[in-house]
Amino acid sequence: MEKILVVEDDRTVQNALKRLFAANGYIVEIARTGPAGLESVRTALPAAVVLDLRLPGMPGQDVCREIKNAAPALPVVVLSASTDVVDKVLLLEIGADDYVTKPFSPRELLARVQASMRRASRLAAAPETFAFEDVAVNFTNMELTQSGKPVALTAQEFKVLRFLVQNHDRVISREELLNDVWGYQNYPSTRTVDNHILRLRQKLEKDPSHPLHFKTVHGAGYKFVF
Amino acid sequence: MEKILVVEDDRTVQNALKRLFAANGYIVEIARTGPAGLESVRTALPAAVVLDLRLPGMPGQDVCREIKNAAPALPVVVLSASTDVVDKVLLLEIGADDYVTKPFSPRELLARVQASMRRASRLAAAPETFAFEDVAVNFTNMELTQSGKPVALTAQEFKVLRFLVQNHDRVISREELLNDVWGYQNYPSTRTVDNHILRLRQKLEKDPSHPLHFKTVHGAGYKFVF
DNA sequence: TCTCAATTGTCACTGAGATGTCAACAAATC
DNA sequence: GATTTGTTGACATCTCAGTGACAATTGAGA
Repeated sequence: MEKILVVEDDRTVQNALKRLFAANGYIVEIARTGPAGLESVRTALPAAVVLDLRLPGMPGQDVCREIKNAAPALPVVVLSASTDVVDKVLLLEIGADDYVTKPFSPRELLARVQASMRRASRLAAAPETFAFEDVAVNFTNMELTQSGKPVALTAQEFKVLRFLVQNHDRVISREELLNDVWGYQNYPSTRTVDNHILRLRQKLEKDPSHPLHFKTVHGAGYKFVF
Repeated sequence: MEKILVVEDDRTVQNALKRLFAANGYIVEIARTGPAGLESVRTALPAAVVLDLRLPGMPGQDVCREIKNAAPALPVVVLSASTDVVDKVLLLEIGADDYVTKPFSPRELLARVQASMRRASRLAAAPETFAFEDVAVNFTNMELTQSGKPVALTAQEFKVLRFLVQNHDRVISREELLNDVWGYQNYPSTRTVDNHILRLRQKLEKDPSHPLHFKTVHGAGYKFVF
């Protein structure tokens, strides 16, 4: 049973979030101030944090930085008022994993929190190297060789490959790939996914027009097999 | 006995819905305003909500959001006037599961409410693998083998098979299949269902003309047994 | 048992939608 | 500012779901 820490001073929002997460099988921990939130991160060991940027006393940005400082792998989803300027650079800088603007749809928040937890748990259990056919990948230093010869992949190509490898044999829809590889900040069209698959095929398949590893599942998505 | 909450201020529509659902074996709970509806969600614990978007006082959209806030798994079917712009994005945003435009056919409304309830109850447990006779299916990988040999199914065939498997031993009408497998976006003719059953039989039955698993129930629909 | 209407089985065809592919453009990086 | 990378749009290609026609079957009533 996973625990979610909500750092929020408004009672109404507090209760709404408590109900939302509790109804979906999570244990909810509430903190009303930044320092209390930091304390809870240490003591309650949550699986994710939902953090309101508008907090009395300590600014939410600083709270986020401190959390990421103490637990870099812990996903933090930020709540910001729609009147606030949503500054992607700021979010990146303070280390937030995702954000939702108020008024938010509970489903959306839930989806983003769950997605960020999935990303985090995958990162934790991610193998650092992988090999199939004559290809050897090292995700840590982002190096890939085929028959011993180095092949250059871009950062995005590595991300896609990593996700496919981690979910080998499973059919992945384009939407799932976009959600988990690209995240919610920038959400390109599904055509983009096709292109990245195309490039992986061109670089790694013996015969790109008859792929052995990067399979198309018509009407459903893609599947990596090895 | 399942309970359906109707949030609607117009007496005429109220009574019509009450009769419709009562005649089909449901208990009907009526609320005339948004806040009353929210209260009923908490106290009456309905299995589904039929919500008119045009309500006095609180806008229906907000009511829907609040309901989904309090009970994310509770299916909500929205009624909207035909003059309203039916905005799918809006519906998604407020978390509605389905919608019907006024004037609506009682049968259609009933079908959609029932379909959304079935979806909700099925969300809990959906097995990822299944086996019968010498056939083994994996719905995650979208792979199927018969006597160890792989058999290719299309995405749609997988969907139909999955639904039949999940409802094994039950007679499924063509309408029910169309509602649950095809959804309400595109609603083809019942002939289409026959065709998919035909293809499943041709691919999976030893003798397609004497099916052992995909049974026809004359005058009623189909039934999957194993 | 026979007849007949309704239901279902079956097949080939087709158009909509899904995917592959490339080139041009935009954005990021150096 | 040059180069690399990511994304989009356009177009070609392909797949398959859906349709309609007709045959076969079923079941009710004569």
